[in-house]
Amino acid sequence: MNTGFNPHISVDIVVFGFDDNEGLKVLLINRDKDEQKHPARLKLPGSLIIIRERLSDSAQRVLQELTGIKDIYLKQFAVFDNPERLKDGEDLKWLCDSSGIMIERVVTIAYYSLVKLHHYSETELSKAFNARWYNLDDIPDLIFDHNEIIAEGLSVLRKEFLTEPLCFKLLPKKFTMNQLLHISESILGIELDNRNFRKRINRLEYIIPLNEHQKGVAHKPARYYIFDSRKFEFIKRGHTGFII
Amino acid sequence: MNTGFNPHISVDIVVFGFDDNEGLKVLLINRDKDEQKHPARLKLPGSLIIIRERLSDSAQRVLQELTGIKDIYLKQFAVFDNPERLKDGEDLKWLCDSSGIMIERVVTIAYYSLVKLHHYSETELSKAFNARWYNLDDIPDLIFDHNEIIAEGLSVLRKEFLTEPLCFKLLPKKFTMNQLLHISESILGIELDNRNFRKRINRLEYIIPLNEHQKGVAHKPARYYIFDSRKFEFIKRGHTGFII
DNA sequence: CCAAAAGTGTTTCGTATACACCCATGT
DNA sequence: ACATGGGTGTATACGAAACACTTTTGG
Repeated sequence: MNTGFNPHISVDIVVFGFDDNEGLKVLLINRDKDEQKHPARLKLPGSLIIIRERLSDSAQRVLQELTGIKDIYLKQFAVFDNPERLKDGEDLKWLCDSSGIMIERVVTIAYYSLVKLHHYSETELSKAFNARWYNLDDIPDLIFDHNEIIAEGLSVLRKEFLTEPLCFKLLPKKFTMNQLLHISESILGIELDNRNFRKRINRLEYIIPLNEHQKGVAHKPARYYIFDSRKFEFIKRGHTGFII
Repeated sequence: MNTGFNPHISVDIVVFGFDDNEGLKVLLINRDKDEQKHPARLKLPGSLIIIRERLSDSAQRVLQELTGIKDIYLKQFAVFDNPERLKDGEDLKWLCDSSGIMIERVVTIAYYSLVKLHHYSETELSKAFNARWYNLDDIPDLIFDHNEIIAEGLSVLRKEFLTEPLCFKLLPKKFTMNQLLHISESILGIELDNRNFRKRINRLEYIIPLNEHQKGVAHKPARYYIFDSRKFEFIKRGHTGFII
């Protein structure tokens, strides 16, 4: 039976979102769409690729199908190829059933993706797609090697965060200095000095202060900033090391 | 016909070597082992993987078979998945013939590898395996997308070189300060200040000066240094940015 | 007036950069 | 003696780190 799937290659996507209060989150979906099985089997969004489909197209397709998210930043960061990685008997059976093909060994190409969390409300995702955001330090046991994929994705994100302007993909267009600070702390997993951080950011010509402030907050309203990607691209040539 | 190959997945390896006088080199092999066809069709070492073989094992196997090189540093750095990447009619035919299977679309997992060039003499490689070292800026047209793979590999090497102690895999165990300088210049593609470079390196506790010098050279004999990987591993925790 | 988060300046230290000449050896 | 690459020191400037209080708003 030809289902159009390539039986050897899949993509899995670690979708990161950032919540001001709770830090980094990852989007997980329930393997069993309709049922309230216990324990729930959670997994990363992912799928076998379609024959002759580009991997990045496959990843976009999967995200659209499983979460409604479309047209977002994707970065291929690792390949998981352990021949025993689909060892889990029941989960493997589920995969064969749901894909309609006999699976022997699947090499998966892993992507991470960065989305503006506030664009994707919990209830919407949950209702339509059985998907939910999980705090990074609160991730349950997932099927196959998906916990390992998240760990590696986070590790790569931490590295690339130092040299690429990634945080602006997680923040609203207009963001405050403290949001930028918190996201940096949250990704790097360390505390940063408020004053020194602001000084460093203020030196960056591609992070532009607006004459616009928060409204209706019960404290001094924070100034908004925007990221100028053109200026960034122009300036970063001949640059190594920290970007943020 | 079952040849044991997975018809959808291959590995290709960009083997980098460093020559004191000529800089970075890449190992290419002649597609047609026995013939003296013109024009010669050159390619990266690579192969379809064997069913249930780990990718890194596959890469090691390929290097052993095609170049005699074994047990070396390998880093997976990208995936090439364009469905049209095997477009070249004649090369595709050759691939089908040589692998003994019908090939439709192959996703290749690309590795780079760093070897001590002086361990693999030109004549040995050339005689036994039809393989040769090519200067980076003197690479001919290769089959499929192999030029693109090299370009991407070099780009990733440049980035990772800044944060990982990679150059010691290209240098002899005992190396001189100028060798380290030249390799850095050669990988980064820029000139570095001799005095400032030495000062920086001398601050690194894991690069250890020996009381041993060059012999029989027609100039002031250079001191030898070694890299202490234990010290490096111990020290680098909690460190970002430049390593070399 | 209180709570809550935003925002601000100075000093110290280490590292990056720029730059030009003497040294040790083989032939 | 000369050719060849090896090796050295100082001054300046910039960014990293440490550190505590005032400001603005809503309730």
